[in-house]
Amino acid sequence: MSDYDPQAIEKKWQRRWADERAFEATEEPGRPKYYCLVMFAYPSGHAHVGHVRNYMIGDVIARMKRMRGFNVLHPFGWDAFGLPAENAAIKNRSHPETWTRDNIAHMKGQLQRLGISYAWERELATCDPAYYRWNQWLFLRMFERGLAYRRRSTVNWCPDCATVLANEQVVDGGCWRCGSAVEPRDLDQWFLRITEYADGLLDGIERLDEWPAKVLTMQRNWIGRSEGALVRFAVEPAGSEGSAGQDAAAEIEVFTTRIDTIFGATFVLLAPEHPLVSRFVDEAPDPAGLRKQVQEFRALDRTDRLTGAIEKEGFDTGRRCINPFTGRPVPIWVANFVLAEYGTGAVMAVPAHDQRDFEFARKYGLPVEVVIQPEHPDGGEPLDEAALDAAYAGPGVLVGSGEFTGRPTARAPAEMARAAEQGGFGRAAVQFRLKDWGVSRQRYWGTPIPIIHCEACGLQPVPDEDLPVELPQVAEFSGRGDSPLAQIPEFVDTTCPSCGRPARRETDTMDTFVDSSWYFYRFCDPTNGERAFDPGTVRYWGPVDFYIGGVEHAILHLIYSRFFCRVFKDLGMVEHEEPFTRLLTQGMVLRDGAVMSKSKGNVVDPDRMIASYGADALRLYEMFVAPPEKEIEWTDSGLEGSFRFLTRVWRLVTRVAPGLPDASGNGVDGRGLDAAHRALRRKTHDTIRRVSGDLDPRAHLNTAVSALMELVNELYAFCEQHDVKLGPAPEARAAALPAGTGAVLREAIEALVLMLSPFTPHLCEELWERLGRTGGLCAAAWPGYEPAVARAEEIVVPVQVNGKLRARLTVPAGIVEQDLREAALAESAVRAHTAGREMVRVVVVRGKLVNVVVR
RNA sequence: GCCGAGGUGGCGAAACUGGUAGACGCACGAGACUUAAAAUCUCGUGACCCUUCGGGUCGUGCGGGUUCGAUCCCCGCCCUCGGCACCA
Repeated sequence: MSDYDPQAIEKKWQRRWADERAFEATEEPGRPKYYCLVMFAYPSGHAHVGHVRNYMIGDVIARMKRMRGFNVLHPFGWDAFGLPAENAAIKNRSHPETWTRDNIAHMKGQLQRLGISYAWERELATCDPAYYRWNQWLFLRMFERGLAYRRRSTVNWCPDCATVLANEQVVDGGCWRCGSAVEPRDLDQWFLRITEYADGLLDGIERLDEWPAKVLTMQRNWIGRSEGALVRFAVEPAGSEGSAGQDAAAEIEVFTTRIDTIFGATFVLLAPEHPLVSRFVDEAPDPAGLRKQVQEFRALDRTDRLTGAIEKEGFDTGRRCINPFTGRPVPIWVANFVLAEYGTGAVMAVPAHDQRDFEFARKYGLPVEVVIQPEHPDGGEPLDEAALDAAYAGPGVLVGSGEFTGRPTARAPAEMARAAEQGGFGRAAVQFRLKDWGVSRQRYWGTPIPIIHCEACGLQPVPDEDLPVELPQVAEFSGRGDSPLAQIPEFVDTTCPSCGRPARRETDTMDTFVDSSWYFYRFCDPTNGERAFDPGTVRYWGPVDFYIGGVEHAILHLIYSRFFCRVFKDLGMVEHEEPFTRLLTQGMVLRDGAVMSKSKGNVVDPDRMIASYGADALRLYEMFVAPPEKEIEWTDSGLEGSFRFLTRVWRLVTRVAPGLPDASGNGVDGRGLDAAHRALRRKTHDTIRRVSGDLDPRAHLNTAVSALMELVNELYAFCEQHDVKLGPAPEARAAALPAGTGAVLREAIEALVLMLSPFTPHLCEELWERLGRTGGLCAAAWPGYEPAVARAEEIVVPVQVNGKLRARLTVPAGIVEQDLREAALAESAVRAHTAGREMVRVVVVRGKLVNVVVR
């Protein structure tokens, strides 16, 4: 039986760390800082072992960096606004704040029982007015700069959550949170002009070389930059068939990435929502009939329209416009597959060279004109519009394209865009998939938008000195769809800050992603009552050196934060361009192949695991089982294995170490030691080398643990060999050991305890204390190693014949090439495989291997 | 379709710069201790074959290539996962 009692040890050290405020961080100019941050938590109720995996990763890094002499900032807080709190309040007839604060208290307890080294005095919650007033402050700065604006728009409406969703929050046409089908709704909404920074956000990706490729790809896709041209087609007046007149007021601007195909644009397509459509319909001979068609298109399921799961359909408006390159009129159609929200909501259709346009043209009998011929080096048949059964979208040479005929498709677009610009009917242009960020939410539990609506003065910002606009107390949550704040006259009714007359407050609250887009700066200066944060403080701590969180935030949170960082930079409050230098997206913890969730009933409660095995075993298991970025399948036996290892460590240290000679300082002197002792020293120093590199910079936490396991195995073998019994009365036994043995053991054991401590801090603090060390591991330095000792004296060199392993040679590490070669050739196994054959060459890689090549 | 990451024992995984494939752990098997069990400690454990210690052949998704030597580099495929997608 082991007397390793994790519960008692953990309680003891958690209390001591709290009493000593061991992880408080204070600025120390001149001392290197390290800002290690795990994405703060949504206080949903209970953390499960999947949630806590990333907190543990952050803790290992933070503790290790602290030991390596860095001034480490490792804070924690709560992303406390949001819908679940409000829904819970409706259900329980309570206040969202009650639910939120209760959950925070519970989860904080869970995290503290894991012994995570947070600077708890910096804890913040976004639902605190002292925090969200700075959301409001920042919103006003953005309003002043035109970065926050209001417009009527069709928004994504989630009927179940009864609120608007940002584009980023619509997943496969459904609500990211509840999955309900999203509906279109026309509302006046607040937007943040993230598109202003689209190019910068895209360019910045190139410099994020410590981010996972996956996340960068996702962001690139999301921003969706595409280069092309805008071209204006002048609309012919109604009923001008055959006449030369043009309606100067009406133009259709299209965006195209293939201006090189414009001579083949045989018609133009408008989205049903395009502003000109209703006008064309009104002016048509049969307005009723066309109007009905438009209605049908607009009524199509929005999800299906966006995912392309519908049949391509359209109708002729009866109007025509002039292709500015050919001067020829082309018909204007309305098509259900043209998206109003991308580009200009209008496209030129080139059926010969775009598959969608091709299908549409064939369906409605519209003309197809080939204007690109592929270059067949072997002289294939030229494309012919009558025989075409699919669009040709590949490269080639322009044909039938006026002055541009003969140009290759690689060069033509730039030239033709220039021609359009010179002609005054177009220009080269870039379009983004990224849209402005809709931040209005018709909800209570969020940051009130600090704007006042005055009939006379229009939109008026709440003066800075009146911030924060606090959330009013609401007696009861009804769950009705409209904004709860709109139903509270005391909140709504106010006076205009400009003219003093009665006015109404904005009743929308902000998307909670606003809260989380800058909290990492607030952690640097969490109690500042004068400003969001002191720029000097952020100059010291920022940017975040190591950011850890789930890949589900790859787009939303991580792109918004990068946006806010740039806004703060433009406000002169930060100096860096990117908020997170290094990003690690940790893998999820699955159970029975599925993500843990209450509804699936497969949740593993960390407190239950702590009760059985202790927090240290839980921590170690989650770090050891796989690299941090991989998802893992929870197994109880794996956790037991980690517990078993800690028991081995405990027994080894408590039964061997007490009474061993002090090996601090430069460690032991290698002289006079026999080979076995020197081998253990080598293992110790080599383990320090490996673990140090695995943790920093590689963050391969799993292999760091396995290296430490090897060291423990070696220590057990050494004790066995040297008759060091792991029984009771360690002091007496230690005293009886030869001095060299004791010193080598102590050096190994101290290194082990130090290096294991970021993973299992409670156990290691206890062992450190029992080793007679004072001051605690928080103050201890990471062990160093001597390369000369870490290097093996003897190495095993594989000997191959024609690349196949035939023998292993144990030779001195410093062996010269000639000796190694001779030793290899002298091996009987080598001779057996080379006998009677011609030796072509012998490859000798110093210290690595010998390969004998024979024919 | 475009972009990205992957594919290694029964399982989770290692192999850091082209150099002994499978470290470390789980599971399993054998032994020691024990009246017994648990715990602990030791040993074994990729597949196939010849077998006497021992040795041989194959083996990192598939097919080629480069190289003395390839899990790693190149070419062509297959599959899995993630993102974007009627984006003009």
